[in-house]
Amino acid sequence: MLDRVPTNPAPGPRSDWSTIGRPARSARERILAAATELFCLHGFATTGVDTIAAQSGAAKSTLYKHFASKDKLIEAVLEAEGAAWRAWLFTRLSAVEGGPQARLLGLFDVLEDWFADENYYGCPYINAISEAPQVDERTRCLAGTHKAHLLTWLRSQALELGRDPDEVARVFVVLIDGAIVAAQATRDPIFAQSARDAAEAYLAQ
Amino acid sequence: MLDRVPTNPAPGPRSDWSTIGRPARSARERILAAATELFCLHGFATTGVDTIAAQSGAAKSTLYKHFASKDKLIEAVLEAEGAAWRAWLFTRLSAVEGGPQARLLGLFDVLEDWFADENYYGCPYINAISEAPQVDERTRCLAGTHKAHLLTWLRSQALELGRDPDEVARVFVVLIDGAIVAAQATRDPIFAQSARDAAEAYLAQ
DNA sequence: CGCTAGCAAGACAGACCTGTTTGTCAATAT
DNA sequence: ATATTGACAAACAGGTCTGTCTTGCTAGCG
Repeated sequence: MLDRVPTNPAPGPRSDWSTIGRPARSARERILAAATELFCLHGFATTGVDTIAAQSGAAKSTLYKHFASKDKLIEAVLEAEGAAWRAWLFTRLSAVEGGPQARLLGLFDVLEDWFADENYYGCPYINAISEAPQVDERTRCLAGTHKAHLLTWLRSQALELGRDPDEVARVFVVLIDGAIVAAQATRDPIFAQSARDAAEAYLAQ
Repeated sequence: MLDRVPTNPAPGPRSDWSTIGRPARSARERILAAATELFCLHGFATTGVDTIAAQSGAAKSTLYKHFASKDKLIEAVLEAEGAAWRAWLFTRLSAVEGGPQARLLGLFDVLEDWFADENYYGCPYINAISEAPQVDERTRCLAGTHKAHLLTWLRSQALELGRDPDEVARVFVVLIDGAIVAAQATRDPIFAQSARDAAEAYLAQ
C-alpha cells in the first residue's frame, strides 16, 4: 500500500505524448521527466525528492535551484503533463474524419489507446486531488484550468451540433472521467467503449 | 498540496451512513472512526498513526494492539467504509418506487444527495488507488470486491430489463465513477444529474 | 597554466514517520 | 483481597522526509 518507491522503477515505453521515457537534455528537463514518471506512477506524497534527483542523474541542489520546493515541482509536473496530454489529444482528435458528432465519439477511441498503455496511470490531476480530497485548493485550481480547455472544446462541438453546450459538456466530462477511473481501477481499456456507447445514445437522443 | 494533517480537522456532520461523527464506544471503534475521517479527508499517506491515535483519544499502543500495521488499519477502514456505504446505498435504492429502470435512474438521485454533503470526499477506493496508481495490488483487490457488489446489483437490474447485464453494468460503472470524480473535483453535485441524463438516454436506446 | 562557473556528491539539521517497549493506573473477576 | 485485563502515557529505535550547505571535480576560456 504505502510501499517506498523502488530505486529503479518501470522504465518501459510510454505513449508518445508523455515526457516520460524521452531523452531529455538540460538538467531541468531531466528532473521534470523523472519527477513526472515517479509522481505519476507511484504517487505524489510517497515519492521523495532524493529519488527524483537520483533517477534524473541530477544533484538535489540542482533540483532545488530549478524548483523552489517539492510543491512547486509538483505544480510544474502537473502543468507540463497536462499540456502534453492536451496537445496529444487534440492532435489525435483533429485527425478524426467527419463532423462534430464523429469527433465527440472518436474521443473515446483515442482514450482507449491511452488506456491500453501498459504504464497507464490515470489522470494526474484526478490522482493529485484524490490524494488530499478535502483541502488542496491549489491543485483543484490547476485541475480546473486543465479541464477548462477540454470543456471549451466539448462546448464548441456541442454548439456545432446545435445542442446546449454546458449540458453536453457536463455529460461528456462525466463519461471521460468515469472511463479514466474505471480503466485505471481495473486495467481494462474496454470502459472507453462503454463510455462511447453511452455518448452515442445521449447524442442520438 | 502535501500539507500536514491539521490537529483538529473538520468535525462537521456527515451523511448518515458514514461512521464519521458517530459516537463510538470501544477503543477499536473510536480508532476506526478517527482513521476513517482522517484518511478519507486528508489522504492515506499523509495521515500518520500518531494523529489517528490522538484524535481517537486512544494510545498508539492500543491502536497497534487492534491493528497489526498501518496498512491493516487502512484495509479495515476501506472495508468498513465500503460496507457502510453499500448498506446506505442499497437501503436508499430499495425505497425507490417503480421497476428496474426507475431504480437504475434513481441511483443518481441518491448519489446527488451524497455529493451534496459538505464533507464529501469521493470514493475511498478510488482515492486509495489514485495514491499509488501503478502498484498497490492489495487495494485494487479490495476495490474489486467492493465494486463487485455494485456490479451484481446493476446486472440484476439489467436482466430484469431484458438487456445485456455486463454491457449495462459497465456503462453504469463509468457513469457512477465519472459522477463521483467530477463532483469531487468541482464540488458540484450537478454531475449526478448529468450522469442520470446519459443513463436515461442509454436505457431508452 | 591559472581561473572561474557550474554541477555532482554528500553531509547535515530538524522534523516526522512507523512500530516497539516500559510503566502506571483503573476496573473487573475470582 | 488478589489476580487479570485493558488502556493510557511516554519514551525510544531506526528510518525517511524536505530543504540547506559545503566540498570537490571538471569543463571551458583567456
